Amino acid sequence: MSSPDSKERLASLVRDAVRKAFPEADDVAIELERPKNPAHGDFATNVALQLARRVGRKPREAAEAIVTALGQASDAPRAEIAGPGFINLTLSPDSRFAVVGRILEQGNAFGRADAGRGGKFMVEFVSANPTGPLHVGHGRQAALGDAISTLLEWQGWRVTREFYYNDAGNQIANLALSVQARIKQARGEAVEMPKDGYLGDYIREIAREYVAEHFGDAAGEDVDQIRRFAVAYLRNEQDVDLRAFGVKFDSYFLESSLYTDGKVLEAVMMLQQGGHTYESEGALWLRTTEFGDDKDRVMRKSDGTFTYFVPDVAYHLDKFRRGFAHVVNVQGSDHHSTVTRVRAGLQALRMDIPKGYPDYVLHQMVTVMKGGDEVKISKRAGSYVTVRDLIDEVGRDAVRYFFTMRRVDSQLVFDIDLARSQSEDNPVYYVQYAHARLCSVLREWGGDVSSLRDVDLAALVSPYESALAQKLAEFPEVLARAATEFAPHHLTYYLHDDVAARLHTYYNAERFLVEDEGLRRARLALVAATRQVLANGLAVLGVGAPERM
RNA sequence: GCGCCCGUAGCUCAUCCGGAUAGAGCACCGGCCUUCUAAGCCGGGGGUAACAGGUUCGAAUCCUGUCGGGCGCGCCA
Repeated sequence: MSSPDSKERLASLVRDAVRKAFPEADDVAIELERPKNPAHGDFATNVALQLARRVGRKPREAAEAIVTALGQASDAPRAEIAGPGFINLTLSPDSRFAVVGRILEQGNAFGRADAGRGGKFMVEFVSANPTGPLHVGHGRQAALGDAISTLLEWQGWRVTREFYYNDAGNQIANLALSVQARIKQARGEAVEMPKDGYLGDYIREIAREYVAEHFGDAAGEDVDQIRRFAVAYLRNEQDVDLRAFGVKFDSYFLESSLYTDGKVLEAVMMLQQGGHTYESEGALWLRTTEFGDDKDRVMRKSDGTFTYFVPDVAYHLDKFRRGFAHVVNVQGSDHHSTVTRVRAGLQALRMDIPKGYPDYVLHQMVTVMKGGDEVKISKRAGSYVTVRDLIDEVGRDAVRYFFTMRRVDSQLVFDIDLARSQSEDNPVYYVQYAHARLCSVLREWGGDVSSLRDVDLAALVSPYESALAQKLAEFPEVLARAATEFAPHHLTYYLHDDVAARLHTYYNAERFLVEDEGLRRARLALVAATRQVLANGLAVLGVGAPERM
């Protein structure tokens, strides 16, 4: 009799057994984990340990009862009790390889799930102000935000990728004044750059372009017009970079629209009606301390203008009203102080917006290394390294992979030499090369991959094969986890550490194109399935899966 | 001073909603091999999970404190 061929089927068998053995505890969660040690079977559950105290039995006795009940199912897996009371479950070989057929059947849909049931999910990321080229932090945000978006899509969410930018405010005024100063300097006037002005070379470029187009203002007197020109120029440049990075946004949201549409004033009125505001020292304050902030925040300055946090609240209220009950914002951790502030503001609106709304992914800083030294300067941007610099140096695939390779909350060292190297030290190269080589095997064979779907896999007996097949079976779980935790690094690790590394070992140990027809077709089916999983994983990350290298 | 994140092998990092002997790559040591693409293979040494307490049947994982690193603490965004 064959054992269950999916984790879900197995979980429901275990649940039934627990109910039979302990009817009083039928609500217990069944967790199946993949044991690290292969001697512990294909799956293990600690349900007996969880249950023991509740049912007043020793863990091993509880496990005993569950295993007995489990044995009555017709397709029960082999179950053994181990350690303090773990139940180890071992599948039969045919069910272990069943995943190969499923992968070939589902093709580039393998790994998709429907947890989101078509619900709306917004991922806001990059959101750079148009005051200069995108820097490496924006690069990390772009790679993370896009990968998280795709992961959520693969979980069945309808995702909107949104870019929010500040097109008004002091920084933009400062940008306009910086460009104006460069225009005048180019005319030979002795003008100083504004205090805190932007000093990168790109300001000179914009000044040159402005004068070239000149708009009847070759002298650079019309600051308003300069501002509009500079913003449009830099917005376009950021778009060009994002396109080169393969990232597409569904919507761009302008901060200025919150003012022109009256949404800022509306939010202020709602906050005042909510009863958590007060006036002091000529300013209007929000009592954010009532919602977990460490001090109250000014909403309206004594000069009558609003602080940035008011439009932020108005913006998130707008997201909520647009029907996005699920929102995640990807930002650098240097913005972490806005998290409590925005959430506090949303609570103070008294709109029944959930307390933890919105979610945030805050990533730590990036340092760039080349030739053993830290790179800090880009000529064009002046004080920082740009996304464009990285793409030019190592290519878009490596940039994307490297930025999603680490946990978001650890600082990331971007090693340019490593990213460029064609060696197994380089994880992107390693994974892409594995994919190319599998393509090459299939090319060499020359047959039709779809004919491999129904191949009898009983011929696969080597431990390399079952290890690889088991890893392939984990792909949907890895994707689900990466999506719910907003943590693409689980996927990158899986691709190079689990799949590519095991494949590598297999490749060196066995030949795929053997004489024996049955064995050859079985191995080719496993090869084709592995290629498919690598391709699907890379697609989620937005990284290419080359057929030749 | 206060807040957030981090501290795991010589190096780069996984594991973190508590689970079995803390894993992988690089580097190091010892054997073997010459290819379906040019990623060689197998084995070995290497750990007080920063430190000290606490909770628990069980702690790298949760809590408290100390030390060290990053970031943030404006009527800037």
